[in-house]
Amino acid sequence: MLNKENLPPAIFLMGPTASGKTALSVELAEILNAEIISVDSALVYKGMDIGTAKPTLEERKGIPHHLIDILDPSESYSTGSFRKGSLQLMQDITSRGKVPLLVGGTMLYFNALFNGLASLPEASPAIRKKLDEELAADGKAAMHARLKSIDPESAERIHPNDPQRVQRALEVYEISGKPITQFFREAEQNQIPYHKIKLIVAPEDRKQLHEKIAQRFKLMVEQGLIAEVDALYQRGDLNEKLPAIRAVGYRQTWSYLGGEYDLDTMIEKGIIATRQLAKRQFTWLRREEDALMFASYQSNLSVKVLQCIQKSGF
RNA sequence: GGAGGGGUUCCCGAGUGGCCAAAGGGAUCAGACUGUAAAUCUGACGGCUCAGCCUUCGGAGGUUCGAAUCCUCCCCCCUCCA
Repeated sequence: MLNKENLPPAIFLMGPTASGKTALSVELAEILNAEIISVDSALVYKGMDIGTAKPTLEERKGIPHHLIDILDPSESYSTGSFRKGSLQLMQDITSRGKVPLLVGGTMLYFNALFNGLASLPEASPAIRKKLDEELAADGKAAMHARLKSIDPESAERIHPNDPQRVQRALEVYEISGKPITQFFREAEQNQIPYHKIKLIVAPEDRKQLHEKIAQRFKLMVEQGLIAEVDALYQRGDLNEKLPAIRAVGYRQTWSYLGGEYDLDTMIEKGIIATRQLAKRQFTWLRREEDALMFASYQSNLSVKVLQCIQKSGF
């Protein structure tokens, strides 16, 4: 068993959208000699800057940022590739004598790092397409019934109205011939070889967050969100089913560009979707027990955080 | 001034005598979450000392065993005529 003190440190900064993670992370990185690894399923896409609140080069202040702008919006990312990529980067950063600082709001990705991932087969576009067609033809109930026949445990766990998960479970079975439940059973609890320092930044008052979200979304529109999405829209090879285009703000703007609703409705829906995202992030965050918590938007936040990091044995 | 239409639980919106604390949608809140996760779902949603009770359907009265639903008067909003 490894002694915790012998492990290199890694800092994890988590928080809901619009909680001030970005600014804080850069301040911390400067002082701690860290490099930042983005833990964000939307920041990976090129050409999606305004709507994702991607830190500009100026905001990054020379701190290396990883896992940003690594994919075209037509491509799909995954929890698995995030885990693989970030672990590799952490190792590289550590070997350079620096500290990996993982920052973001995609809580499933953090979870994959903290608790490991079963060795599931990766997505198969062809099988997904086939399953989509079957879903359209046979309906949700039939798909769920099928799952029940091959993997009763998954069927028990996954709600019939949740096509995405039903589909994934079926996909895993079709690729491997093994029920997804079995993969979970065989999975090992693999701890990453780092002394983990978990930090959470979140506003103490939800109303405050909601105001911040509304403000920020309107600002994004002023800064050219629509033109940014229109550039993607005009490409012609993208569609609203792609993960990139389903991202908060992009989906709504896409619908607006398609004439589904007017500008005011788009802004309202965008703000609502952002609030709902933040809410889901809170649900994950509340499960995080060994994290240091900090209230957003306070002055000298980075100083306070640094003090706590030091005290926790950094 | 005259003729119609309408005011329903946070919002939109059904409901026209009992099966109505009131369809449905939205918002909100809580939860789930293993290769799509900024995704995809689930639940709660007037209040309470909660298998029951109390308060709600613009306001005040009335009819009735019983009203959000019927009658009377009043207030407000919209459309049209003058």
